[in-house]
Amino acid sequence: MNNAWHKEMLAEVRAGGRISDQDIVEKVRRAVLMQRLPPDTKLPEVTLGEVFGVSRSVVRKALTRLASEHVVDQRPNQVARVRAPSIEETRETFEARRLVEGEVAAQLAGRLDAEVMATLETQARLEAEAHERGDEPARIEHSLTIHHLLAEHSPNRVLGAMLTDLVLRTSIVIALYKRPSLASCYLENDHPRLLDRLGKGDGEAARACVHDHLHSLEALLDLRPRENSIDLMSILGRTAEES
Amino acid sequence: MNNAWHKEMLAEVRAGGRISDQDIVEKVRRAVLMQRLPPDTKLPEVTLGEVFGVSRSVVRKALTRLASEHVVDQRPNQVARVRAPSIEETRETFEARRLVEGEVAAQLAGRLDAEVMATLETQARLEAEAHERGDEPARIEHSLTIHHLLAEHSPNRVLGAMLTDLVLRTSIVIALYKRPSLASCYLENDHPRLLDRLGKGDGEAARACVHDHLHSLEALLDLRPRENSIDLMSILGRTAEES
DNA sequence: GAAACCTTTTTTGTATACAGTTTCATCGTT
DNA sequence: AACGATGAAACTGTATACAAAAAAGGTTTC
Repeated sequence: MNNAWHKEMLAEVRAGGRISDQDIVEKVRRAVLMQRLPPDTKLPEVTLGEVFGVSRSVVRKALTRLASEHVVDQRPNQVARVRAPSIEETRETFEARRLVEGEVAAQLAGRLDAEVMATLETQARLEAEAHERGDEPARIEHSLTIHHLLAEHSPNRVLGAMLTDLVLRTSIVIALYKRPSLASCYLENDHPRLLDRLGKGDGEAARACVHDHLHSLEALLDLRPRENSIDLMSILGRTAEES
Repeated sequence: MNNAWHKEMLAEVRAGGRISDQDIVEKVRRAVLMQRLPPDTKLPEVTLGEVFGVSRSVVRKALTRLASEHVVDQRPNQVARVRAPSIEETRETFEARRLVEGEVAAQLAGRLDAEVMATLETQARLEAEAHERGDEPARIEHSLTIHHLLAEHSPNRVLGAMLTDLVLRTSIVIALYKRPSLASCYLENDHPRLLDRLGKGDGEAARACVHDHLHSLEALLDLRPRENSIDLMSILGRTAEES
């Protein structure tokens, strides 16, 4: 698994109280999102159980839920691993998110109350500041919060839930396929511009803005087909993952 | 639960061999779809275990998966029940499905190979025939097959999976909110027309066709707000949300 | 030196036991 | 007769034990 992460979790768990399967889901999801648990990391049930101080029953339930969230790959008789979506799936995920988030934004335009708009603008500002000072984890956090808030306030809760899922999945693949040369996947004015259009109530402009944003984001990734290195990597490369 | 269904399952299980959690998921999902297990039906773990001849561990896994498919409602310390989506959620589910299935149809137009098109047309014909002779279960079966095939052949597998989920959910709410006066929710020419446009390769026409179809379907339901029982239930019953 | 084979270890699959919670019916009080 | 308390039964939450499968390691053979 990942030893530094172990330690942190252990400390946190000892401090806190009882741990439920939902807590585990959230902590693992977050760790994947923050790139503390890279793709293909093994997640054995007993180890996770020790980390969180619970038995396999609880871990198992958490892993099943993480699998249905597409965060983890759970194959019969094999240890669960952090999922590593293919390049093709990455493209498809972005496309799906454009469709769904575009619609959500269009519906949301002009319907957000002042309080939420203020929170969104604060998060956009905090994101910019985090980027200024090079604090990438904080930047990701604020960026995610923005999209999460849009999903949460979607008038259509079904679409909202779908968007939450897609935001998570795109975040994972961004971490996976980010061009190594880029320090961050920050797009200077995209979020402020989107918020502006949401505030002005122009649904179609907001939709277009979301489309542009997601196309730009996708363009920051290196989605060229790997000749066969993917296969080599997953077959040869993953021996060093002790615990 | 449901005693007739019990008996059937028991017979089937004795005949077959070993049962996995995935088998249980499929059998329960199908039973819900076919209205053998009406909404709010309790699904106690031990009972299900006896029915399928497995222990609670397996049933539990199946139930959590069914919950993430939105088929079952699993609240802490309470017996799982077949989910009964609200009227509002029903509307939102239809809207989401229009968005997703419309896009899938648009992408699919002109790209379906002859074999799949033939299968689709066969299913449409079988649906019409089943309707002629008043065989509603068979009609539903064929109708579902059509939409399932579209989802399965979607070039975008992510959208395809989302569509599969939405088709399931709309089927459940159709069963729930169908006007009692209607024998069936059959729309004479919708499927053949859609297949025709898919074959002709006109994406936008196909999308429009899907939109019309789903609007018509939704219009066959009785989605007027119920005065008392449902709303009271869902409002008063919400004291124990999960964290 | 590499491939095939066998043994050992690790890890998951399933059943089961026990504890904690909810539900429901019964009984007593007003 | 309605209301609330009480206790039993039903059910879920969690831990654990054992069986089966997969992975790892080491040995032999070519």
